[in-house]
Amino acid sequence: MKAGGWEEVRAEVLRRIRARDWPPGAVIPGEEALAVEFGVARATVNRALRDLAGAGLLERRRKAGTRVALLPVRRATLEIPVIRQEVEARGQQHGFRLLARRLDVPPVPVASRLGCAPGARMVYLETLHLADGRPFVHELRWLNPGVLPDPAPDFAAVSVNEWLVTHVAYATGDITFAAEAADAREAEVLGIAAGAAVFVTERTTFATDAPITFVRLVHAPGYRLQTMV
Amino acid sequence: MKAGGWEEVRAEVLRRIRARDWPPGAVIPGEEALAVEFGVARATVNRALRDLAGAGLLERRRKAGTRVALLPVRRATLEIPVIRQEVEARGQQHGFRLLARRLDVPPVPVASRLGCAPGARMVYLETLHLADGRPFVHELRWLNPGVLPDPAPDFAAVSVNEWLVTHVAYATGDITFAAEAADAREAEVLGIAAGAAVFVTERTTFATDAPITFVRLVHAPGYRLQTMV
DNA sequence: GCGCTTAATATGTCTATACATAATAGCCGT
DNA sequence: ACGGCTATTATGTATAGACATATTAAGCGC
Repeated sequence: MKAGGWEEVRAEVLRRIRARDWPPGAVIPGEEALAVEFGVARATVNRALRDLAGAGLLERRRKAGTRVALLPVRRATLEIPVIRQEVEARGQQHGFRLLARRLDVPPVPVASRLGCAPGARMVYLETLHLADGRPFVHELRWLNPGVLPDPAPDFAAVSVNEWLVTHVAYATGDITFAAEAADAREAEVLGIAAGAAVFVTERTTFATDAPITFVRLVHAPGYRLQTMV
Repeated sequence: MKAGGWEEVRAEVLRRIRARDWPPGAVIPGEEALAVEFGVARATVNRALRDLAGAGLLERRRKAGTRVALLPVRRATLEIPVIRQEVEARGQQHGFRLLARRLDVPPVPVASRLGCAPGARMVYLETLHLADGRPFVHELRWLNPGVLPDPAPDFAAVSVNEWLVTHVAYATGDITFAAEAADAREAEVLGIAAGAAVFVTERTTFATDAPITFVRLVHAPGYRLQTMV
């Protein structure tokens, strides 16, 4: 073991974890010690260990040291592109139709997930995204009117989806994926049989202080979410 | 704008992107210039910009400089725990039953995804995972026999799932998620109606040289994959 | 033994400097 | 104009040294 590069250090540490030289739960040598052993600077070891911690293979705490995770939790990064981009990446042409746009009181589950006052009115938007003219995704969205500028954007020209990611900052959010049976409306809009298995994505996003939006995406059958590790 | 910390630099750069001081597609000032402006070392700016690039908001190329991504691609990190852990995290008790274990020739789609010779035999394993005694996930797996040690592990005692993550190194892999209608066998094993919408995860993993395993996880209805951003 | 304060320690981060590397832009000969 | 070589340049990474911070472990009074 010799010449540097934090990736080499990472590779060697990874090898030792896999080889069980350092079994799960064990505390591994400190950065200083490893730096001496590998003949690199401490910062280089730090970079390597931080990376492995980020991947879920190590757990690090100040003073307590670095230990091998008991059960390695694999972390994969998911890319969440704008829908237009997703369609175009498949070599198809994107289009969309704004089906509804009104001010309304969101149903209780949505209001509670967004943490907004019961009875408060929000912007309701319903969009159907098309790939080569065929239904691709049914988008149902509740939007905090506070984030819209005074001359409100024309969501018939630019999809809400796209307008939001390029114009609104957000701090946190959560996403859930599930398989559901399409209800009557979704089936009709997407042109499929009611009860068919559909892939559903639900996202809630917040700014530091206020809720921004809740969106439910119902994908046409055949949709696959894919990622590499 | 003053005192340091790469997170402060990141926050300010993020603000400028959002405020469109630096519009999408624009090249932003070099690290050196930003370091001077913020009164920090170049390494600190580098850390901040690398982080934003990792989040998909910036695109960086040597010599060409750093530019704001045209369409920001959101990146979320998914945690892929071992099934036992997943069940226990819900406060339920994990159990499993090994339904089948034999040496067999995988069907063509599986063989081609794993890139192994047609006609080559692999270990076929079928497992039903239980949460509090009720069906949770149906696991169907094709495993390269080459990765098993000579006295093969007892997969009736330790689930394949768990044995693999703790004993086998892997280099790359891919994961897909989809919604499907349960077929007859899956429905029977999971105790649900045939045709019900189920959440399906398929994973293929490879070592540097050889394929390791292909696994198909069919989750009982109600399953949700969740992540925070 | 128990609770509080204090010292020790591993990781987290910053700085300044240096060299490596990739990719562009300019130059040059034909 | 064109193709290919070279210089330039922004990012990528490494290093040694320093200080910050979170936590644990030790020490102390009761």
